[in-house]
Amino acid sequence: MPNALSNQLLSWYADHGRSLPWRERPEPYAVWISEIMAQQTRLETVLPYYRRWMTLFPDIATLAAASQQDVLNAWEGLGYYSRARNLHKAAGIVVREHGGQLPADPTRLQSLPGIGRYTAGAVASIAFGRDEPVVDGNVKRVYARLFLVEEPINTPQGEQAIWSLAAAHLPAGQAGNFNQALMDLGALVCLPKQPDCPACPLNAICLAAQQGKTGAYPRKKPRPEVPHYTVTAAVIRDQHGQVLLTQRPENVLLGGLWEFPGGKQEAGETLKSCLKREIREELACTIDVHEALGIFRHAYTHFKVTLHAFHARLATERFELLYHQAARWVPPELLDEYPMGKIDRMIARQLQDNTG
DNA sequence: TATTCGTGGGA
DNA sequence: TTCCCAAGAAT
Repeated sequence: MPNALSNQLLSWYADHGRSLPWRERPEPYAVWISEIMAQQTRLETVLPYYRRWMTLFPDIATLAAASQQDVLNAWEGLGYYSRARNLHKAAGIVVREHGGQLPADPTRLQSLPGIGRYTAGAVASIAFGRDEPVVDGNVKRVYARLFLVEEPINTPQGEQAIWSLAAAHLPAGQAGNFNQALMDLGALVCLPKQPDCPACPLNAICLAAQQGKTGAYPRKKPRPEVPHYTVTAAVIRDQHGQVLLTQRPENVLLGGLWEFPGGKQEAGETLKSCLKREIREELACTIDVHEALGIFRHAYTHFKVTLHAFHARLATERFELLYHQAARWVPPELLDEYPMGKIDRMIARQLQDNTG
């Protein structure tokens, strides 16, 4: 049903909505890719990746036929790499089980890997014109302020409250535009820190704005402190100057990406004894640890790392993969072909700078 | 249900 | 510098 809220919002959206590549002609594949990339990621960050991706993998069949290596390379830097792995898997399922066409039904969409309640609603409403609500960070913030939602939005109770509000205010027949309008409003006007209430089309009906309480909403349960780990990594070279890269398992942090092997320092260990132990545990071999290559700091979502990288050589003839999926001796100039997380990419770059 | 999963930009 | 947090999903 149309209502005051949706009328104001849709009218604002017609004038102020962002122009985005997948909005020109919202085809299911384009909308799907944009939604997966945009999970926990700002659109300004997404845009260059999205353009490159659509060039590399212009349709579902091309994506399904690509190698995981190519897919992860295209995703490198975006983070949350299970999104890329699941996207690749889902493309295969769509080709094999859905005749190559993304299903329109939100329940079927949600059965695909990487598509949850939000993304199913987004694709169904934006690409297929279904009357389905969405709830993302923007929607949570907007509704929490409009109606003074007291439950913290990062709890199941708070999320449920927002989903109910989103469903209740959805205008029939215009869900796609309404959902995108809500998200644009959250991203452009109803900002977390300094909302621009005078510019907001919902100012007149917003309880938080009327009561001067936008700073207190949405309520949030505080997150626990993040630990800080000291980590080591080995840049192991052979007699040809190639370096040993190892590929991390699936379904772990940075799953499927390549790295310089190593790991967390334990109590009472020196950096070098830590590195020798980690290499023994992961590769069943002994290394000679040489000079330090550098110190790299990086902050993940739930912990921080200071990584000490060392040059090293194998002291034993062979090694064995006790943790990783694969290992490869790689000439430094070819390191770019292997998808890596940020911190290992920093090591690789320094290596290439040193080499030449 | 709580935790785990990246990275970059802005305050 | 540090903290927040952004078109969430999976386990």
